[in-house]
Amino acid sequence: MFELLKTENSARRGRLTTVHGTVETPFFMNVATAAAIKGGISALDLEELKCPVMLCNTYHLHIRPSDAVIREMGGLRMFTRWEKPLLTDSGGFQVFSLAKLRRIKEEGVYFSSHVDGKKIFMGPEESMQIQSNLASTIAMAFDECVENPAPYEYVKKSAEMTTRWLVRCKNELERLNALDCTLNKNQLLFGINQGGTFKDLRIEHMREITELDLPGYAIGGLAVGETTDVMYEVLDYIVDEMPFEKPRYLMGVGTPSNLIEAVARGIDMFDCVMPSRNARHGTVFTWQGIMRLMNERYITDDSPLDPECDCPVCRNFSRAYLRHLFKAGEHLAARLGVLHNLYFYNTLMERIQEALDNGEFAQFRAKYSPLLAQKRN
RNA sequence: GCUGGGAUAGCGAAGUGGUCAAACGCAUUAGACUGUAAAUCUAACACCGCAAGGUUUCGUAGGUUCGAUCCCUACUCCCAGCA
Repeated sequence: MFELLKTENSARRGRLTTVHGTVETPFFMNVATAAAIKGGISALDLEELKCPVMLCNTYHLHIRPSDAVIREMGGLRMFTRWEKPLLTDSGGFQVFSLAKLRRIKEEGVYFSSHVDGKKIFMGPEESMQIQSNLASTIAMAFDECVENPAPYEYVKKSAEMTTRWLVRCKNELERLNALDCTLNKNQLLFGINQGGTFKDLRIEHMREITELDLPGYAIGGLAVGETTDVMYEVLDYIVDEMPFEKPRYLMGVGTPSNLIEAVARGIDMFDCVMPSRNARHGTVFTWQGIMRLMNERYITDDSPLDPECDCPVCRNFSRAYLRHLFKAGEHLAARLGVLHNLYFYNTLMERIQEALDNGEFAQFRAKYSPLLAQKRN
């Protein structure tokens, strides 16, 4: 159940209640693709990082260790010891990212496993069955994520197929949720809007999928090649087409500045690989902008990554030490970097919520949206 | 002392008469990363120059040659084996 608490222009402050707990919106989901946040972070760490929702991937877990195994272990939340809400992505993004290893047909997608090359088929029904076995709180629809830019005709056909796939997802999940043996009978299905950067296709597709009256809707196919300005343009017109009283999820986005801008346009949920991936590669986010830790300038810098941050890393370690760990290739570097970045993202969302609570989001946005996009000095 | 082998950019290591400022690794410096095939990828890295381009290099000093990192001589240093 989604409850809107307050709005400020298009921005919304809300609360999402699920069988696995209540989450304050807007929020950011921490990405644990293969049931672990890369960089050596466990569900236990996520607690300290103030993570509201963990996200895992259908495709990866189906391949290894298999959804059958995870089901036998009591579902993903039991398996990982993550007690709060969990969202599973459908494998739709892999239709995009594994471009060289798949073939798309009406019935679904034929992949060559990136692990051992084995042929696997995944369609809407399979994705739902797997996600049902994973027993996540929220299951995402199986869609085709198309790269930008793409030809109009292709995007149109793709979006139409994604609609047909969504109907099949809905039917299959209803069937599964009605079974006695289902681990989470309340599993929610979110639909995903596509249509590339074409306004008419986006809007038409959104209208079609909202007719299915799902518990939530996502915007997919953004931040996949188009410029940030184009992404914001799409948000500007598509959010108006989304049900007002349901959660709105912008998939795969983004930078701290992107999050603020998307919240301003009415988005409630996010996920992105950026904080964890960039951290592993030595780039951290701070309240003064982004920081490339491996830069020579930090070699004897005794201050914390971010003097404004009270994460476990900033409370204890110096930039000089972290830089050394990165240069030395120590695994600890990745772990500490990811801890900080996720804490930063989760704190950013908390501060956005606070600003909305206090009716000060406009000021917050004006100050931090440009600042967080800069390189710190 | 003798006999072999070797000295190439910060380090390691290719090249063995012209297409060599010199492959490749590492280190270094900078950049990228947006529903994770990513602890990954890209670029620069003798000197001068924004660049085009120019200048000086392959232990040292000579020599052969139109031309040498590559062939010859001497020297210096290193390594292995033998005394």
